[in-house]
Amino acid sequence: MSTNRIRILVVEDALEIQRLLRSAFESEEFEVQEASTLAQALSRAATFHPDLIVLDLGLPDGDGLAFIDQFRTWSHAPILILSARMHEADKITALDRGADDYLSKPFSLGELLARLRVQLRRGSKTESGTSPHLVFGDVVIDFVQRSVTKAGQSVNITPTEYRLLTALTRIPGKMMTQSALMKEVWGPHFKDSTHYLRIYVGHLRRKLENDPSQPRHFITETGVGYRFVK
Amino acid sequence: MSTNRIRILVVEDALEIQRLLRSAFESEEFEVQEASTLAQALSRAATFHPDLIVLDLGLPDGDGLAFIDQFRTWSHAPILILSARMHEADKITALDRGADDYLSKPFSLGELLARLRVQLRRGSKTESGTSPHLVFGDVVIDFVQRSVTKAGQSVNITPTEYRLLTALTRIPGKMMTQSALMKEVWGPHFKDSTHYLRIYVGHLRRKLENDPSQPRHFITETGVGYRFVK
DNA sequence: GCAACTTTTACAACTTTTTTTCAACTTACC
DNA sequence: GGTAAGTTGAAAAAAAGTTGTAAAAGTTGC
Repeated sequence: MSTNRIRILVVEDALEIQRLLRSAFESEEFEVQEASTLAQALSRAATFHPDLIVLDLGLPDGDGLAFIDQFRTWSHAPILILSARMHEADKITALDRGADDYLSKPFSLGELLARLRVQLRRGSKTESGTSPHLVFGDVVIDFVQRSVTKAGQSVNITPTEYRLLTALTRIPGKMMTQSALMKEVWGPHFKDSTHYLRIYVGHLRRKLENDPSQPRHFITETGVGYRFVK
Repeated sequence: MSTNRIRILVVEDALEIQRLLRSAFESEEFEVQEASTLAQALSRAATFHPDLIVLDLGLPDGDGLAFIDQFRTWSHAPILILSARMHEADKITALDRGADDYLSKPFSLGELLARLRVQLRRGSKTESGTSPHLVFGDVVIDFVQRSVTKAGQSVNITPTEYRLLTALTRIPGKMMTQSALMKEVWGPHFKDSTHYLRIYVGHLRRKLENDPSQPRHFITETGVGYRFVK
């Protein structure tokens, strides 16, 4: 697990195409691995955990369809077929067996990349790894899912509390003046009703601090404002 | 229950192709509607709630790309492009704008149906899990069959309830705002009739929660929306 | 015309926000 | 170090807003 880059497994026995794809994928910042036989493809897939597979149907040691069958028993990662077979029946069989897209050779690289993006964009929406989490103590905030958990338990955050939490934590360590927070959370008209702030910072501390009377993350700067620290 | 057939909207101005597609889709037991202009397509899409759209890019009153842009603001239903344009650049643009597949005319009907099945089964893939079912508690949802069981007993889900269930469960744990749910389930111009939501979330809870008054899976976030958790 | 489904209506229950009150703490000056 | 002025925190009541449920009315498909 060097990085969390997108991983692509290319199953293809023609060397020129392997090279072409590798250079195209690497300039897109994908992590690439190759396999040129059915047996190799299955073992690589098992260890590499690709996010997407580009599969040539014509492998030397067997039919690419067999790979689809095997692979689909344990993964739903998209499979994009790349094949010299032009017949309609081949396409239909492959798609119905579990492939997600089918391109005939010779193919255009631009189209291949576009179809690959189509497959990847649906995976990335559900992938939890892509949403940026803010972590401090035993609290985890997921701004994409709009969820907050403390010690694994989900914590209910009201709309006003959530706006304040967002404003305070946007830049960890930065001092936020009371009037800046008021303007952002309640609107410019309320900038002097700073007692709201005390009440709602109190709520956040009660919900998220281990000892709300000794806050370690939502720090008061008397006379000025509040500071969030991880 | 029988009204729960898969719905397909065909956006196409050539009458012969409209007829060809209608007869092909109807023999697959799909429910079909047609539109032959951009304006018609948008209003039909809003009221018909299609599960999939077959879209010809060359419409008399505007570019099919404009349809994609509009439609994608409120629905995730797959769009399959059918186009006389052969150029690579057209394909890439359409796919990157939000289309899910692209077939050039003249097309083979068998391939079109196979690609359509690929798109429809994708709706069933929930997260990265390998099962085509979504399971939580003693409830099992089969998105391919469009059936729901609780404790082994089959549960009747109406079409509206099913669309809401799909929208809510697409990304488990994610907060779905009321207006996003309204747009996806009832259509873009119902975004403020949020009381429908309360009634239908109530239905889902009564049918699927063990204790509907203490929901554990369909969670209310007061003032914001609802969240599905497994 | 019947059955199933969706929309409308009405009201009760509940949650969140605002207001009020008072105690505790901080700071600065004598 | 003590005290007063200013600032902050906690609790709880009041007000405003939101949600849940039931049931009647309207629609649609068979």
